[in-house]
Amino acid sequence: MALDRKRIVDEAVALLDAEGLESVTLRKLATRLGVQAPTLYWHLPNKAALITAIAEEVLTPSPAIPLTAGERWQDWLIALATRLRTALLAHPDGARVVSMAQLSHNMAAISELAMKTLVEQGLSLHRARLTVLTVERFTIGYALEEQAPRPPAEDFDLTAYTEAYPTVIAGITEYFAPGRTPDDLFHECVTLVVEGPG
Amino acid sequence: MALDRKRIVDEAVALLDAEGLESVTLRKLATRLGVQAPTLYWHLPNKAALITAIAEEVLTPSPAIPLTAGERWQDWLIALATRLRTALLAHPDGARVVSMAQLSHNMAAISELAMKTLVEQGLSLHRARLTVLTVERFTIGYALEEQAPRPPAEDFDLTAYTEAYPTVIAGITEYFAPGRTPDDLFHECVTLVVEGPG
DNA sequence: TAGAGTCTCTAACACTGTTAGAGAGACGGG
DNA sequence: CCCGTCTCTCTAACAGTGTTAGAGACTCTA
Repeated sequence: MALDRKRIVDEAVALLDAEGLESVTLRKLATRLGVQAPTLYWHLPNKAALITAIAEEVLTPSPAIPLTAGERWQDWLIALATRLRTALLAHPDGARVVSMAQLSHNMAAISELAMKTLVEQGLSLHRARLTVLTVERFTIGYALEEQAPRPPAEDFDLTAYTEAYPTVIAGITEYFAPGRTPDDLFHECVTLVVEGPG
Repeated sequence: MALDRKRIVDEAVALLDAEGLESVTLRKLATRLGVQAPTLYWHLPNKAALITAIAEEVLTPSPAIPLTAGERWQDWLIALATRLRTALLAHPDGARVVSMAQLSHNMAAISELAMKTLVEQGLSLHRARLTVLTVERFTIGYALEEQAPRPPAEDFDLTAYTEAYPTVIAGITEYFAPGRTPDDLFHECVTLVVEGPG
């Protein structure tokens, strides 16, 4: 099969999914493509471009669904942020990849759609920018921390932690005790951002 | 001078400030300390521990100032987030360092103080957790993007960008036109998170 | 048939984090 | 005093990284 940019990026995403970002190396990627590492430089200027291309791929399945008639822009924006988070969490280190990308067009397209939609719904340009910027950066920061490597469970001293940060621990246990999920937590947080405290 | 953990971390921060995160390498750090690279392994288990230690250093100047009598918790929380952002921006790649840190005690201490303060001000544990989590992740995501490497200005086609994402560009120019600063933008965004839309 | 692309190769460079293991130097006990 | 142990630093090396130079095939065109 011919080696072109699309096939390289697809295989890079597959490698990311299989082994995580730190295993996305030019040599491993080349091996998967049945090729030698320097060959990739004919198709890509450098590794940063590859990362950006992967980021675009990560963001594409998050479809830019427009506002439907009668829908509140708040609900629409929350759904958009939820789809964005889902896309980021769909790949290992997905949030880190997107945050490393330099100038993602898909991300810009999301911003454009969101701001345009909010302005059409009557928000001032100023307010639309604040809202979209806040929601986007919050969502990426949120997913980034969700995907952060958890400390090895054995050297995590829960009792010491509970003693030092009792309110934090109490808050976590209180939240998840009734069977709530991480998805619920994100939904509540992003609602807080978009709607404000009720 | 004796080589101990504190001196290593201090020098690592100095190296970070001077040359950025990608130059914080064990060999460069060792050279600055007048020592060979493997020596560092007597004081640190691995590089991730060094990064975490740097993150703690980055976060220490962000002092945990308690709520003063009569102060609204909203204003106090906004000020806390502002100090956090300032601490992150005070070093190159500061936000990335903190987001890479595994289990930062200083960050946990900030969370504890914030949640405790909000609960003392009458918020439910549930609401305090949502609010603190949202503000923290937003602030880190925000600073992370602020410190992201800007694309080289020459291959950034503004006219094409304006055509593709007109509302985004309009929003940016509208915002900064009256002499507003990035600090103003953050303040407005974090206010939106904490206070909600007015 | 000659030449100009297009694409892939080998070989190498300058790095990286990390480990094994040797060796100085101080310290305390017999 | 000497000897072993502990503390700290060293050299040497490994396996891997992104990246470049430059040599070859192969295909298409004039």
